Amino acid sequence: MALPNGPVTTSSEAEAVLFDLVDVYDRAFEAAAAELSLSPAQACVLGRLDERRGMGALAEELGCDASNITQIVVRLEALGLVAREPNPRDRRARLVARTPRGDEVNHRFATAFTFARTAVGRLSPDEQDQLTALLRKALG
Amino acid sequence: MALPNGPVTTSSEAEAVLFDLVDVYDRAFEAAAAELSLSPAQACVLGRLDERRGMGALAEELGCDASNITQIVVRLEALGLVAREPNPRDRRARLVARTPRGDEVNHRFATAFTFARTAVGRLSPDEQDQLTALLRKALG
DNA sequence: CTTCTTTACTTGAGTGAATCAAGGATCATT
DNA sequence: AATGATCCTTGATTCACTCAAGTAAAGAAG
Repeated sequence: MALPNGPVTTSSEAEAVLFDLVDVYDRAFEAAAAELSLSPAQACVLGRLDERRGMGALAEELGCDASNITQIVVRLEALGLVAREPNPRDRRARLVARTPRGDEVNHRFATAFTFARTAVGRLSPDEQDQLTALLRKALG
Repeated sequence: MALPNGPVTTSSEAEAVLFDLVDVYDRAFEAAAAELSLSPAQACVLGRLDERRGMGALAEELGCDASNITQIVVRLEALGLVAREPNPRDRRARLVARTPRGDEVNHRFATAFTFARTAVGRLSPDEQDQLTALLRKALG
């Protein structure tokens, strides 16, 4: 389990609840990944492969070094969840795609990670809209 | 930067905003720690030492193995931000406390980590209360 | 007071994430 | 044909994290 990102001493209830939310969310994500013997990073990458794409695109979207993606994809490939194919348009590049097993594991992960779904489900449709509006405003 | 914990394909706007929030929060925490040359885990532990306490208490609160805490504290100690003292009541145990420099760095970290404060600050007091209530309900 | 168990922490080994520096291959331009 | 940029991989290093094992001391039981 990764250590929680906080709290710094919180000066308001809202901040404290925000921290709680982030903490619970992160732990739920990690737990769901662990159920499938995946690291959070592996689950993250696997979840972004609904369409075949290049390593560089992944790195840019995830905001990390390309070599980091290489490592994670290598491990996913070793697990048989992902395959790298040459890019016919550019022989430097490689396209990553989920294998059928990768699709299945990703689907099971989406089922296991119930936190966001469950949390939102505790709210009425009206409340969901309110929450969305408030968080959008808070995010600036 | 740690990879974001999501998204799994989101089925509602509220879920998507929730993910955004968590992602931005985590990145802001990491960035604030990096400003002070700390890892997120180091900033986390440092922030929990407002009062002197034992290694085991930290491990339990943070939900990780005691040996993990040992390592992090060793590094914080090497940075001069934390000190371990023998526990006079129990010679097996050691008490960890921030040094004056640790206090200062922790304070600077709290200043640098503006995300939660800023986000909440974008809302009126009424809205803050609404958000708190909605998140509490969502957290179950 | 000895033995046994439990508690508190450390050490060592191993995995994985992340970053940086450097390099090979290919593309794109001139 | 040469130059430079781009895409990715490799290697080295640091840190987080976990597990297994070990030391030392506390606590309980005989």
